[in-house]
Amino acid sequence: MENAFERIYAVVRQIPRGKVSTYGMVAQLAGNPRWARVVGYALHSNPEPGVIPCHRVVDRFGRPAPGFAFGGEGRQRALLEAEGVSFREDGCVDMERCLWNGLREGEMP
DNA sequence: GGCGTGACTTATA
DNA sequence: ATATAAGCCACGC
Repeated sequence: MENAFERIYAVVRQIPRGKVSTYGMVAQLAGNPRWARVVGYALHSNPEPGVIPCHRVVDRFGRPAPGFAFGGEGRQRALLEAEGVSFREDGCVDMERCLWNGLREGEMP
């Protein structure tokens, strides 16, 4: 946790399976709500594929970046669906059910 | 070492 | 309602 990237990776890495988070949310959890851009760049860099679930991070609309997905637009939906994430008909994630609050399961106050 | 860009977000015109 | 502007950090040249 020395730079924004480290914090961002730490947050994204802690996203529980079957849930998703947004850039702004990760940024806020990382410490600064304006790191959304850095979060995007951090995932774009994806220094540790397989360890950092980039597909669990979506934009504010619950949708991946248009045309910039890690492997394809439909790829994300498949991965998230495989984890148990609910999707809407428009292809957006069901934020109401699968949006990660930043609290790990079993760590609720 | 400086400048520009980028997977975002929020606010204003 | 859409479009534009500003703000943050890291990387590439």
